[in-house]
Amino acid sequence: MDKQTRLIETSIRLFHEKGFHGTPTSLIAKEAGVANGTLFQYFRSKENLILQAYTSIKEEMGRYVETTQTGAGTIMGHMKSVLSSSITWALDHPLKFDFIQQFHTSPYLQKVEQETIEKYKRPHMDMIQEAIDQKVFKPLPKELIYTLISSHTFGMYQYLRANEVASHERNEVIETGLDLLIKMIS
Amino acid sequence: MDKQTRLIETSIRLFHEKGFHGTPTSLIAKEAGVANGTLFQYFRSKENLILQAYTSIKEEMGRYVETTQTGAGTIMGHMKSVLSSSITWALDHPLKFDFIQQFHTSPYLQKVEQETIEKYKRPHMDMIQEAIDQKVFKPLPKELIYTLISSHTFGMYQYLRANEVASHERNEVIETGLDLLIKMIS
DNA sequence: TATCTTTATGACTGATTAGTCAATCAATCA
DNA sequence: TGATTGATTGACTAATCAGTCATAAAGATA
Repeated sequence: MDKQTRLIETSIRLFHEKGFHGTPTSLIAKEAGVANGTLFQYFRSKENLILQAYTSIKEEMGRYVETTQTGAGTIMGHMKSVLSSSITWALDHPLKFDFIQQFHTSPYLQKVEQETIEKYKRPHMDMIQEAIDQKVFKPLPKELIYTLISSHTFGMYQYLRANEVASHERNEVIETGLDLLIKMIS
Repeated sequence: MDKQTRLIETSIRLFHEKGFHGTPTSLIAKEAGVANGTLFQYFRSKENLILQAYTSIKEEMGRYVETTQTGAGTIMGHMKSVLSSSITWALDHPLKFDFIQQFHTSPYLQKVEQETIEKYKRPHMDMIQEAIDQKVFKPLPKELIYTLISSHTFGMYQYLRANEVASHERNEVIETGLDLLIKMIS
């Protein structure tokens, strides 16, 4: 791992443990095994490091979800596959996923370019639009559907994270949970 | 408003704007109109202030939801009424509700007594248990239902907060959203 | 090897912060 | 009125932190 990646990974872990402002840059540098000043060669400021940690996680997750898509036939199959991948990734990277939540409820969210947020959101919105067009989804406001899907998915993640569930049962819960969701908005 | 309340209300606003660690106690005191040292007469430490802000919001919300219950006949009516009240309260106190979310994703959550968390959760769990017993809800794990209901409710709040919706339409969205939820787990 | 360029270092600084405490003020009551 | 009590004040301190910079190490080039 190069220094930049190491700094990001370390900071994610520490931010999770101690919060953004509770984590000194000096500690991040130390635990990443670089000198204090080196951190500021890779990141203009602490805020910049936090923002880059956020985008790096979003991109990593996005890449994973993309690579697990095998081109399901129906829009519904596609949607289930995407959401299932997302939950799986989140459960395999709980620290990173929790970081995202922490970030989303922090004042740093407002520092992210609107364009960047848009970029991460668009694929989902397009899917929803298509499902509405095909009359697969109820004709509810697109934004409402998006929010409900996100919340529901997050809820399933939270349940699986908080309650020890055997690996094979895990897939069953995901399957069941997604079917409930689909049924709800279809 | 007495000083203690003023300090809590002020801190909630500032924590929302600048985050927990981004808000100095000196600023909280200043904006609450008291001296620096006075804050530490009411709160042992900054952490203690944050924890008290959290519990005070939870109690305030709990009291509101309780007073709006008119003793609906069915368990389903009761549940809808509780959730509807919760969303209404949240929309009327967005700062406080956002504070709760911020707190929930922060490391401070772990400092709250397990007993306290249990106290806030129990009424909801009891309702869910009753609904399962009456075979009104699907026989899914109680914890899963709880998490899905919470997430869904939070999703509706988020949608209504992010999108300008006229007051009368608001109730319609809440009604529709709750019906979707109920249908899903019934 | 000698020279140049890039990367890394960590001591240092100026600014900020949580929490303290001696002094002041306000309220109550004999 | 004068004494007692408790609340309030804000200057102060010891500690911490983000970010800098002069120096050194490592790497590239010829």
